[in-house]
Amino acid sequence: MDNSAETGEKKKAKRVASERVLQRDPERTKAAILEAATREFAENGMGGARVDAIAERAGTNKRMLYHYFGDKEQLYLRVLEEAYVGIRTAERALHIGDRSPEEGIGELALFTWRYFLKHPEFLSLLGTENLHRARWLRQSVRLKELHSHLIGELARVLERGKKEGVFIENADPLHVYLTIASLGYFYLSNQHTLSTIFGRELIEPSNLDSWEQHIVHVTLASIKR
Amino acid sequence: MDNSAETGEKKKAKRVASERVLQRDPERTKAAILEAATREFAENGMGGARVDAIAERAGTNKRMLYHYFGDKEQLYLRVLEEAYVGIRTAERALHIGDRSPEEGIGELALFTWRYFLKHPEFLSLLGTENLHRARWLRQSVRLKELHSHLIGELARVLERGKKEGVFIENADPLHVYLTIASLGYFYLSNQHTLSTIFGRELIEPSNLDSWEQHIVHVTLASIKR
DNA sequence: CCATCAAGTAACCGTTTAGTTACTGGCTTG
DNA sequence: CAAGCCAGTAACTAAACGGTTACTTGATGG
Repeated sequence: MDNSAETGEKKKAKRVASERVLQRDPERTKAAILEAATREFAENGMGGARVDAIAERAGTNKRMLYHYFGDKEQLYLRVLEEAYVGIRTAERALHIGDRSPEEGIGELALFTWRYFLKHPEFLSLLGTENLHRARWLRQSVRLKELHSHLIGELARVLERGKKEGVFIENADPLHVYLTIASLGYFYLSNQHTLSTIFGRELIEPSNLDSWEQHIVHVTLASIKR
Repeated sequence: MDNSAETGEKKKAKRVASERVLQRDPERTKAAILEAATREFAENGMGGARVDAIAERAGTNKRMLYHYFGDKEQLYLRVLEEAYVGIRTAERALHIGDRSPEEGIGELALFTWRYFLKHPEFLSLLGTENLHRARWLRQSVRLKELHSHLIGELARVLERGKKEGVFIENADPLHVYLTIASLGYFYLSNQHTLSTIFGRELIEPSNLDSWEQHIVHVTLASIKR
């Protein structure tokens, strides 16, 4: 492989790309398929999603989808992986260890809730993946180390809180994260059945604010000394 | 093949009027279809469930399914309705108002967790129904009044707790129920992705016990004065 | 400027799907 | 015990599905 020639190619391609919209652009097509697939899988689940629908939403056709992603299952896994990378990347940027332990935990709770609220497709994808007992996620090699960071940083914040005497001694990082995620996930992912059976629109702004406060309150109440 | 012996058996079965197993039994067939459908919809979702699979699981064939339930969607709604009736009926039998407010709430939390644990198909059905924005549940006329009882009794217990000075003044019955349900639902319905990404088997008995305690603790901590 | 190769298209294929038709045979009632 | 109704069967259909084949078109290095 000729490196200098390749970089030359790339430079030219980039320059051309910035000057006008290429009629043929692999990266753009790939991204369009991935985005369309995310929506289709989120709205209909793995079983209900239609390959034709994804191609149409992406403004391309099935052949490209199979060309870039192999088949429906591999495309689905890519969508799922990207979704996890999305939330974990944003989460890292929080640096919850930079503040007081209480503020750090409160910050994580707020972030998680608001991320779930802004990314309903992430919740749907989790739902459909769990329906299938994490059949595809299990095959993913990319995602194991992505999550150790979260629990690690959370554990450090809790330790500091214990030393400062503000948190109870048996506060568990996994339990704290599960508590935060539970309260956000259930409220949003089950909003439709809940609103129906209880006759109250859970998605209404005042109810959302009220639940946001509740999550922070409950999370801290569960670990405060 | 011994024909006379076979017909003899059949006639005998006919004559034992009250205890005989009918070869043709609408109620038994209906029940078998409903149970098979519950499993199939829970395992594969509304989009992934196969009508042929339901018929085979029920030990009958498609024609009967369409005969008794109309079509796939109506069968699915029946399954969903029965699932709700199941949990709400068991819930009523608790009579959480008969004990002290604290015990009543703790009892409800324990019951909900253990019911979810024993009925994973209920959680799956909720998941698939919410994926479709409660499209079918909304059409159900049977279920509205089934739930007012729960919130009503919960509100009464909370009021008593407030008067006795053990609960905070702004404890909200809906929030309390959502808290309990959230912590149970998320842990169980998302156990597969969670176990995968965190590398810990959430379904292990010791972890289940630990989370059960956590739910009761968190619920009470969130409303205790 | 043109040969080449990847990007892109559309029509097609075998299979699976929800739903139907035409039929058989067991149960009840008069 | 005959008659008819209804539970139950199996083979079928049209449409939809995931995936493929045969082909065209446009960008680009030599």
